[in-house]
Amino acid sequence: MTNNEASIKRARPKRIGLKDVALEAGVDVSTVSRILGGRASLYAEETCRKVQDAAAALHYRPNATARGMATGSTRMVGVTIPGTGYCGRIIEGINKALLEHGHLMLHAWNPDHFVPADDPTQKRIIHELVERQVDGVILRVGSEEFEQTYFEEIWQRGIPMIVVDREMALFKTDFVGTDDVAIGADAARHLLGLGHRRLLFVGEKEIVSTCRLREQGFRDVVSEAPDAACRKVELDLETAVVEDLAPALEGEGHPTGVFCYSDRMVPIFYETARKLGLDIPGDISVVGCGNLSWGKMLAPALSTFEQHPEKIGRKAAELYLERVAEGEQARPAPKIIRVAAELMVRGSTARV
Amino acid sequence: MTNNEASIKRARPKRIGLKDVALEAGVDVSTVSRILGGRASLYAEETCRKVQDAAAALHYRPNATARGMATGSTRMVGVTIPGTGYCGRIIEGINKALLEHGHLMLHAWNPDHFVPADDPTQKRIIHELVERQVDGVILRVGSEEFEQTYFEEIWQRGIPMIVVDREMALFKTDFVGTDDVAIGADAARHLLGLGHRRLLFVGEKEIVSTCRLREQGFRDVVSEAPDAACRKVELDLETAVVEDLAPALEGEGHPTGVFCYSDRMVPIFYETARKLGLDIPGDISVVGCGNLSWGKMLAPALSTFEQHPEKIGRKAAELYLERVAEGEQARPAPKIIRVAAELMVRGSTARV
DNA sequence: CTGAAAGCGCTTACAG
DNA sequence: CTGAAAGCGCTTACAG
Repeated sequence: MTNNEASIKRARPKRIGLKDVALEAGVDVSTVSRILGGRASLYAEETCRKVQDAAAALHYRPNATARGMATGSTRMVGVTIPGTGYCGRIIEGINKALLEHGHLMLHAWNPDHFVPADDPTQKRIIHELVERQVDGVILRVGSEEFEQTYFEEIWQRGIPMIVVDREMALFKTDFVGTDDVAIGADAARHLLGLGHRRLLFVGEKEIVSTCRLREQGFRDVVSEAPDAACRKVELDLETAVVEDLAPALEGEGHPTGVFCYSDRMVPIFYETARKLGLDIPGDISVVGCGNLSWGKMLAPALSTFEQHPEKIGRKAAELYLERVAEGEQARPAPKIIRVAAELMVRGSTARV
Repeated sequence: MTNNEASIKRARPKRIGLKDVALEAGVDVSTVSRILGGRASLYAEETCRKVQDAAAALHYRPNATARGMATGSTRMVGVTIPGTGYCGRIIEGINKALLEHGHLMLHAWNPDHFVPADDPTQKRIIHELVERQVDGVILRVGSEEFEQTYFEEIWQRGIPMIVVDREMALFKTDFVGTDDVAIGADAARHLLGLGHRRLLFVGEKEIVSTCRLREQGFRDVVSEAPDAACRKVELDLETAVVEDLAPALEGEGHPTGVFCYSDRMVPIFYETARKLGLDIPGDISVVGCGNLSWGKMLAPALSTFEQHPEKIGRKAAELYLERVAEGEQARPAPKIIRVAAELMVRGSTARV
């Protein structure tokens, strides 16, 4: 089974091309191209057989680069999304959906956080993607705060752009994400339903749409409960320490129901609660968002929202494929797709 | 700042090519190609200026697809590695190193676990990568148990292959990973140093090199301590339940020092210990490997090895670049690079 | 049912 | 110091 011959001859052999197959089969390259390219029905059965046999015998693989030049489509999508954790699962979804349609991801990380508008690395990434003639780009912005002008090059050239997870203010693009307002609303309903009336929203200093919209949904619902009130604290995750959060949790009349807009705020929350001697969920309930892998290993396990990131990735890929299929015509109005999230109730939330 | 014009005219404009720049500058395309391609020193200063001005005015971006056809190098590496967690950090390292050299990842997931030798999806992925003329492939195998024959296509064509993280038995390729034997040995030394003599190695049923080599390093060191003994249990992570591990931890003379070859075995270990009423680290110490993100949030925080996956990815990318630079000559002997891991001592290990 | 030819957008000997 | 031409490996009107 182990191929020892192969491990000896190592010089790279000349690649087999359409020409070689044509020669072997005794036909023209255009004939081979059409038969192997799905137009076999045009040809005599025997010609098809000869060509297929020759291609198989020579282990022919088409050169997608050359095909891309000829057809104008590389069947590659540029993906600028950080690859770990939650985003990694989005990418997994993209990858699977694309593969079923013969497309591949040209994957260039971009940071999870704020990047200056003219960051040279980001510009480089965009240049690289454009130069490689990607059919479209699926991207995620680090922050809403500063406009991501380095994406302008893509937009100007009319290359389809699908934004995922966080909204982008600069261009009116297609978007696939989670239903953030609904998440905020559901978090509020869950806490109110458990009897909590003194609520706290834990947001992030960095301005991202997910935080803004979840707060909006949360407040909308809280404001409908006449006896409930919502406070708010914003953390800078890069630097956050217990002292940043403690004032919001201390003293008489401290909040008993907390919504951390992202699971990423939860570890510092647990730590602060412990330091203050607050029992979760005895003294204070907390619900997060994202269903990150470690949430169920916390003590108590975290109540949080599963956002189905693979599904988000899959939808983004499908939208990209749709845009590519539309071709060069004037682009239609942007589509906004929001995938519903689900609250996973675990041990961190309880009756007041 | 917001470009409203751009959001109105959406039809895709014709791409600007070398020809357009040449026309604009009043020179031949070959002149433009050479000046923009780094051979500017050949030309008169004024010609260079004219060409550069024209390129800038037209926002010219070279077509990497066409360049790839002409030069035989696409400056793309195929990456078949799952993208989440630990592997995601490898990919991050690859990505950063490549970007500095103008290469990009064509990223196709492959599963973390065992895949049958002739899995059609895997074969498809390899075909796609080969067709797109990648300059090389960085890959990780799911399991050592069955030979990954779907990689044969790459090997046969002499495309550089860099294997990361887990060794591959089928081909003698370049490899970049962690120093697994040293990790096993260090884990044993740590536990022995804390006075533990009844040791347990927790491995995985699936046959991967990391597990095999860590066990080897662990046993080598344990066997040198005359009064120490090592037992072993193997779990199938897909199905593992408390009952699978409990027998190894129960009863008089149960092990007091445990090495879980991967952090992935740790949650089931904590759960089992809790069910059996064993205090960590009071009754039993445990050390993991991988420094996965949630380890420090466990109670107690997990002692584990940081493997520096970004560094592994970076080294793999550098090795790939080296192989590409060597060109089509007969390939030299494979290189094996092992990045040292570091034990992070936290709360899960203590004196016996 | 099949072939000859042009073209995709570059690079690179070769010539001058 | 610069240009004209061939070639990379395909696809696709066009012709027969």
